[in-house]
Amino acid sequence: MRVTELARAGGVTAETVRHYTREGLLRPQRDPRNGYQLYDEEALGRLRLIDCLRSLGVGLPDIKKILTWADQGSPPLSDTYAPLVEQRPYIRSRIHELQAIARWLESIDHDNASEAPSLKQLIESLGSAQPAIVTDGPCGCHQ
Amino acid sequence: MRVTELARAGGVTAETVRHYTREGLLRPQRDPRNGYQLYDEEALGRLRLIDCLRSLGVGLPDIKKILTWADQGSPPLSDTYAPLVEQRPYIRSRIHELQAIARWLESIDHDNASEAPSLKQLIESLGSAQPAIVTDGPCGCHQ
DNA sequence: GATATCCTTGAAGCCCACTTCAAGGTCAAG
DNA sequence: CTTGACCTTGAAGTGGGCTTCAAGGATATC
Repeated sequence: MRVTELARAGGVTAETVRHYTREGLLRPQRDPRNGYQLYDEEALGRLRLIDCLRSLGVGLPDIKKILTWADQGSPPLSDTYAPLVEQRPYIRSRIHELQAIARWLESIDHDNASEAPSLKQLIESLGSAQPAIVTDGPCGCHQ
Repeated sequence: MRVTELARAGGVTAETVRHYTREGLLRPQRDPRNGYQLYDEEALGRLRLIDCLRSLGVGLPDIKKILTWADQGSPPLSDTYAPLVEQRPYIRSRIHELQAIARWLESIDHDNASEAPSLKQLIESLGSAQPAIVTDGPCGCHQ
């Protein structure tokens, strides 16, 4: 695949793919005839991983470290992946919250709109849900 | 709750809560004795919704519109919530991706590290998963 | 062979979500 | 009655993740 194809498959812009490539997060092969960058399916997996980790507030430099370890086949020791492991308590609750949002969103155009649950109810459920265990301070995401 | 309490409960910094308040996304009551901002449990729900939508790439101005409609009790018409509805196809796949990451993360410190699945396998699964239906271009998230 | 659409690069620019600053007020504990 | 930890405000600053620019090459279609 070339940049634009990968970008479409991954749901980002071609410029974003180029940016990640410049920063060394993606390492495409080259078409020897014209110097174009060629991405395989693994690159799509990397791109999706980058997008997910970004959404959890992990910065590009940390993501780069993680991908580099993946390339080197480093053993998955939990302290090796510190920036990821720190996010762990939040991921499960983020998943639950997104599920609540997804359910709500689906209800508002499948159903007859007037009997769908209100946004207020969604907000209420997000406020009273089992929170991630927060003891000391902000989570460090969205630095 | 005051700013710091809400911030802790919501997993963000107090400054972030103040920022959302200044921008009108949160509308706390006031302690008449000292002018301190007082947040109720609904504010926590709003804060979590803001954080989730931000993670989906929705900008603060769009989030503000959505919250304003929620306050006015507007009916949940799908075109009213355009910036949210646009994200809908991506939310389900984002959830699946986060679940894959969560499973992988949990395996690397519950199990004996050496027999845990490698990051390469996680990346592979992210690359070959059923993609969100992408027909025309980038998703518009992370503007 | 022109036109349009893709691709390359490094450097420069931009956006916007926060953060920090500055100058103060509140309040509980010691 | 001072220390320290909280709170207020608007304005100004920062950081990082893209975007755009500029100048040019490749490829396919008319």
